[in-house]
Amino acid sequence: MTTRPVTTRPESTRPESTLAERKRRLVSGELTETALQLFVQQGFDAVTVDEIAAAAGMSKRTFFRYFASKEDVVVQFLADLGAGMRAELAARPPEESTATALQHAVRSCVDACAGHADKALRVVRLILGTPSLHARFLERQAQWRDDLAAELAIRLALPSPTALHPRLAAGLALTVFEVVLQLWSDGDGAEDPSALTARAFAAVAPALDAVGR
Amino acid sequence: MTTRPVTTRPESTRPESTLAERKRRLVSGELTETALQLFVQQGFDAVTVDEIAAAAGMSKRTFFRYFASKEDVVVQFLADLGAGMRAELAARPPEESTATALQHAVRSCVDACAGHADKALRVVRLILGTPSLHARFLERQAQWRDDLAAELAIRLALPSPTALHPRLAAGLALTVFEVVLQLWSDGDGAEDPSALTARAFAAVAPALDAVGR
DNA sequence: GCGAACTTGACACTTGGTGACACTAGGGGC
DNA sequence: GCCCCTAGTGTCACCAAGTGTCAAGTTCGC
Repeated sequence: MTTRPVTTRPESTRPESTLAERKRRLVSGELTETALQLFVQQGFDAVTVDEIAAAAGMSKRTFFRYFASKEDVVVQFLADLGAGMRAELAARPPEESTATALQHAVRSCVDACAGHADKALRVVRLILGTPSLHARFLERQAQWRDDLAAELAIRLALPSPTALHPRLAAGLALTVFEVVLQLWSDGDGAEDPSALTARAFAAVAPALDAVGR
Repeated sequence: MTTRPVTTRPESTRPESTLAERKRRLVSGELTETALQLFVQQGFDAVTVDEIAAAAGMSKRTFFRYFASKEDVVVQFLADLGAGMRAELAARPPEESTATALQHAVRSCVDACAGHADKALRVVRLILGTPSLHARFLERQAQWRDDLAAELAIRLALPSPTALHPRLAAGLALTVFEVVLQLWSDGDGAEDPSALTARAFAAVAPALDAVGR
C-alpha cells in the first residue's frame, strides 16, 4: 500500500519510525478518540461520520482513508488484540498442554484490556451494547478463531488444518474470552478479569485436554 | 418502527391461518428464493436490493417491509432455527444432564438443516463465505446464546441468570453448532452432520458437565 | 530548488434504508 | 346495492455510509 521497505515489520520498530508513520498514528488516534467520545455521549447510531470528521477537524473522506467503516473505529482497538493472541499461543512452549497454552493466550488479551481499563471498558460496553458493533466484532473474532485453529493444528502436529478438534478448541477459548468480557463489563470492571478467565478455563479445561488427545 | 415486518408468529399457528398471512408467507418466500438465486449466481455484494425486488416483480420499498436488511433475506432462514433451539432445550426433561440436553437442542437445529440439505447448504456456504453475512449471522447467534444461557439458568435453578457457567455452556454449544456447519459446508455436505455433532459433543461434554455441578 | 510520492479536501455518485402519502383490494355491516 | 375500514403496495423524497476522481497541498530525496 505505502512504501515497500522490503523488511518485514514496520510496526515493531522503534517509535521513531518514519515521520509519516507517526503522523498517521497521530491522526488515527485523534479520530478514534473523538469518535469514541461522541459515541459514548450520544450512542453509536446517532453519530454520523461527518460529525466525527468535523469534530476532529477533517473531512469525511479522510476518515474513510483511516478506517474501512464506521464500526472499525471502535472495533479496531480490540481487534489488534487478536493478532497478539495468536502470537502468544505460538510462543508458548510446545510441551505445554493445549488448555494451559490457550489460557495464557486468552489471558494476554484480557490483561491487555485490564491494562487500560478506563478506555477498554468504554469500548467493550459500547460494542456489547450496540448490535452492529457487536456483529463486526464477532466477525473479527471469527478470523481469530481460524488463526488460532491453524496455530493449534501446527502445535498438535495434526495432518489436516481443518480438523474438528483444533477448531473446537479455538472456539472454546474465544467463547471464554467473550464471556469474560461480558461479565467484566456487566460488573462495571469490579470483577478481576484475570480471575474470571482462570475460573472459566478451569471449567473448560477438560474439553480442551480431550482435544489434545 | 411503524409496521412490524419481521417478527410475526407464522409458524406456531395452523398452516391455514389467515389468508393475509398465507399471502405474506408467499411473497416472503418468493423474495427469498429470487434473492438467494441471484446471490449464488453473482455474489452477495454484487446484487442490489433494487435488482432483487425487480426480479421478484415488486418495489424496493416492499422488500424492506418484509426484511429489515439485505442480509436478513439470507440469515432469516437460519435464524429461525435459533428459536427452535431454545424451545427444544426447554422441552428436554429436567433430570437430563446439561450436556445431553444441549446436544439434543443443537442436533434439532442441525437436523433441520440436513433436512433441506439442498437449500441449507447453499445458504450456509453463502453466509460463511460472505463477511457481512457472517457478521449478521453471528449477531443472531449472540442472541441465541443469551437465550440459551437464560434457559440453562432456569434449568439449573441458578440464582443469577448472568452467572459464568450457563453463559459458558451456551457458548460451547453454539461453538459446536458453528464448527459443525463449517465442516459440513467445507465437505460439500458429504459428512453426516449428526455424526459430526455427536463427535463434537463427545469432546465438549466434560466441560458441560462441570457446569452442571 | 525541483520533481516524485503521499496526503488531503471537495465533489459527485451509488446503494442501503426510512418516512410520508396516495392508491388499491378485500371484507364486513347496513 | 353502498360505505368504510384495514392491510399491502408503489412512488417519491430523503438521509447516511462508502467509493472514485481530480485538483490541490505537503514532505522527502536529490
